[in-house]
Amino acid sequence: MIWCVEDDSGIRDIEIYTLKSMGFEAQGFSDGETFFEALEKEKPELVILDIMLPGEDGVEILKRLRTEPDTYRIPVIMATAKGTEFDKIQSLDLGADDYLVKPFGMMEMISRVKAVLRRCEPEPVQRLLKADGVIVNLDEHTVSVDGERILLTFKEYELLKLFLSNPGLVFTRDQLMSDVWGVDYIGESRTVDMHIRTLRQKLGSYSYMIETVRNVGYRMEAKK
Amino acid sequence: MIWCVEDDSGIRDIEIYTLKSMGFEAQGFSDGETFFEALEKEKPELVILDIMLPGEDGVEILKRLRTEPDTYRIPVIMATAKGTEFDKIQSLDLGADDYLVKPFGMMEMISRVKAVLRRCEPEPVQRLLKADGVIVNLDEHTVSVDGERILLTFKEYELLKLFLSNPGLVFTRDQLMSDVWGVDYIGESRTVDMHIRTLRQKLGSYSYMIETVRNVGYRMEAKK
DNA sequence: GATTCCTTTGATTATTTTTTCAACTGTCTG
DNA sequence: CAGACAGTTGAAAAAATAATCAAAGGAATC
Repeated sequence: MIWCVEDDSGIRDIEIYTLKSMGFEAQGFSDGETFFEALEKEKPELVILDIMLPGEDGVEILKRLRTEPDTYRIPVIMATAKGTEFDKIQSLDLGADDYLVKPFGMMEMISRVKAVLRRCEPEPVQRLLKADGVIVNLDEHTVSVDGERILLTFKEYELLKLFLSNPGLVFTRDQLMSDVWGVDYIGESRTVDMHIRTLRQKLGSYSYMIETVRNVGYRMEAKK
Repeated sequence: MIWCVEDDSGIRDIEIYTLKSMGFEAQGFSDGETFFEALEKEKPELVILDIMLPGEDGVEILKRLRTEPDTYRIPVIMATAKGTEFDKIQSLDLGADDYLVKPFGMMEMISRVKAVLRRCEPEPVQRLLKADGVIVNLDEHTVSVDGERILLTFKEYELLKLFLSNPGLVFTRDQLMSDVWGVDYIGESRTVDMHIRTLRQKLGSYSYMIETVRNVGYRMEAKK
């Protein structure tokens, strides 16, 4: 969610409109008071902050944001008609992430928003496998179905991981055996079937994802 | 270390001089070739990149930086006399972090450098690790549960710290061993179990936070 | 140097997962 | 439609893994 604090409703509307049309969620505020009020409930991903505002001005708001521990990491892009070097330096040194000089093009605004967000997002660390409503988090070793955590045993987890890593591919029982149990494992009777069954049960409404290929083995098919 | 790629030696020298006088380490390059050569040996904290360069131009260099896995996270500020919205958008969308239009003031440059670096530096190490009613104070080296101080042994404390620093992630016994005991420690895996047990006991009603992941290891559940 | 507390370890118990076996169901084929 | 084959189901045995306990070995402290 991106928040624009701007007293000129014309400009504000254009900003919101452009952000939304570029796929961002956006919301506008006309002054610091309503802005801080909303901040109690929710934190935006980024704030575009006009400097010239009635009441508390943008620089004041920025200072306040940077003082509070809850908000000091929120990225802020300042926007103003004052384009002197001093104005820019002041804002940037107070902790703004970027600075837009009015009149600025909407596409420049978008590019700067993207640039700041890009730099702010942490390196992706979580390795995930997804298909339909099923998500496997390899780092947490957890599995969720439609957002609900489900508990899998080790073998079930390994099977699911194998299937999700190779969507669409058929695996014979022997292949599943050697991949999940290890190449030199000796075991015959319906062990794989058994685990497929329990896995299907736990996947609930997504049990259809594990398809039986008669005479061959099993396969994971992601719909949607 | 900040690197400036700029063919005009006059401008380059001023940039370097200003950066150094502001306490940064700085180094200049007159073209892409020497720049990439130096990049083999060392990685800069930030690059100020002129667009108009002999040979490979700044945009090309930026593209190349963003393609290589070794360099794609290096912050880049573009600098150029071309100040049209298109130029800015192009650079920013290619992955630049900021854009300076020549002639730019040296203090603006410093402010933008600071702003970009500020945003790039990782979150300060949290000196207070919290989860549910458990609080670890790294400065005091104390742990409290529901406000009550509890006494942990060294290994217990290190374990808890590791878990709280990585909420949700699973750790195998081997990982716990190498992280808490040291990489080259050789010992039975029962040792870890034992410390997990004592730690759980001391966490009292929060013992559930340390989850056993059968066949894998342990994990601290990231609640709240 | 004695004492205390922390750490480690082996043995034992408890718990969960995995495997097995047999019966069952469905599908395909002649 | 019967028979054979392949997959599914259910329960119970077997195996694997983790938790617990008690006791020995170490490190730090006084």
